[in-house]
Amino acid sequence: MENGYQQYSVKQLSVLAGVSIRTLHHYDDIGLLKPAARSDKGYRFYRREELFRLQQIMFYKTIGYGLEEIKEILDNENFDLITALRSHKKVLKDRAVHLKKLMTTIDKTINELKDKEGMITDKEMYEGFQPEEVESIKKETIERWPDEAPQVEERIRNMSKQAWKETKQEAEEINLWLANLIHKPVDHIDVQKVIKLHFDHLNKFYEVSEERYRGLAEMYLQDDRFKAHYESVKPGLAAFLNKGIHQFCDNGMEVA
Amino acid sequence: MENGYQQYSVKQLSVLAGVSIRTLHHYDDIGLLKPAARSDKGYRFYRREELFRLQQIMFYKTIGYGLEEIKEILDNENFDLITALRSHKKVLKDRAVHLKKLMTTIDKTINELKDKEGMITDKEMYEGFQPEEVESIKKETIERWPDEAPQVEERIRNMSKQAWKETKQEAEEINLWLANLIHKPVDHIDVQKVIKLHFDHLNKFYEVSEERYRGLAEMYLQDDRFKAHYESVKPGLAAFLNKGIHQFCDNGMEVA
DNA sequence: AAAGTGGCTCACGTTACGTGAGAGTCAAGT
DNA sequence: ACTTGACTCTCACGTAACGTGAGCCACTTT
Repeated sequence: MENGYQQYSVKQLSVLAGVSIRTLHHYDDIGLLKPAARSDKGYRFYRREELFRLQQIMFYKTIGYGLEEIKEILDNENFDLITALRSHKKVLKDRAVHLKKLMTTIDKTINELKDKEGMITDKEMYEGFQPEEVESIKKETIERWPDEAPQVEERIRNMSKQAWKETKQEAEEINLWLANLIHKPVDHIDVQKVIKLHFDHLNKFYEVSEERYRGLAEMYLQDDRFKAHYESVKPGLAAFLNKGIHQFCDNGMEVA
Repeated sequence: MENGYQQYSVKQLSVLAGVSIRTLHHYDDIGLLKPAARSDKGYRFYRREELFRLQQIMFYKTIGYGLEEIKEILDNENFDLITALRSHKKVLKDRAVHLKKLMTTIDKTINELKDKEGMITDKEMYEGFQPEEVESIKKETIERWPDEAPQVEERIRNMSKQAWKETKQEAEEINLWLANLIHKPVDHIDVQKVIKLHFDHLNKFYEVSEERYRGLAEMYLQDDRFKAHYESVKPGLAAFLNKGIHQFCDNGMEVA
């Protein structure tokens, strides 16, 4: 208030951010975005901090999260703004790449229609429509463990939409939590708790033995794509996760 | 049936396309995607033609259309599959570019948080979140007719979400209809009717005089971006629209 | 016949607002 | 002080696109 920050009414903020006034009311009602202040007549006023939070809400919405999920993420004590922004950027990058796949499907379909048949299979007609996470998990699993592919496919297919969303959110949160705990030793109980979550998370897709989990930890460091993935969330995260996993395995696959 | 095309049950199609069985039932109920056949026990069966239609539905959904809108588009006698696919591709290209804008907003926000203030304005915090059509219309109008900018901004802001969607759909349809009529002379009544729609469409944003409409027609040919836009929908469309507009103006801004 | 998988219709519930209504608030102009 | 225009509040019904569960039938394999 004394620092000269501007404050906004609902009308002003709705124009600034491109959201409706009804949306701002709704977000206040559900505790997702509380105004900085209310006048004695009930007017809502928002300041810079709320602007950052609204931006985060809008990023998470763009990526596909529901409002309740967003609230849980933002209210988590481990939430860190810069880390979250980096994560969003990575997701948007994936999405841009993913759009290429849809465009390829278009090209193939046009060729099919112009040159008449044989240019696209029935299955290829829908390539690119599934969320990029689904496709990337399928692809990576098939590459790494071809034996597991049918199991993974089956599990993914049988997941309800809601279960899938929760799983996706969990993966996101695990990364963020690890990023925020990176300054702690890997045997710290908080770190190990998150590693356990990571382990359980993977087990949703296939059975993960200790041997396989350790192998995965090494792959996080050795495989350029995995390493880039974790480093883009937070520099040093791949090595941190690698050590955390080995520690978890040393503890007998439990939180000591 | 005699041509060897495979047919699919709801389960098979849901797996193939990645949509739920409930969705297929729903689309049948609302007449959006009717099965090719029903058994005497009520089982639904889909063939190749339905696969193409479902693909279209999924493209339009991805782009942001509602189901009722999609139905109207697909059921229109002027609907052409290849033209529609080209149009989708263009929209997806725009979207990929648009994602870059969101990523720029992320970079700016991170800089703001790390270097502390002055790196991003309140307004810039939300750049990239508005639909790309809204932003491109604003941008183009400001570049072409700075005097009109406040008027356009005001009209766009006051449009309801529904009105905006209808306007967006109309722009899309006008392009598709023109593309499908491109083999007709520009003075044909069908062509002129669509030009009238085009004229009325523009008037939703600002007052368009004959002089200005003719100027716009020239710009569609001279401006690389506009020309590329229309050519990507259908080769030759920019010139066709140019001539059609001049003809419309010659007819006193009416359909003769 | 039993089991497993799949199909049908019916219908309530969900998420995130959009929309309209009625009434109060604020600031500028007369 | 009054009027006007823009803005704010709360309340509440309605919407789009399914998700989910239920009860019962259909088909194939053992």
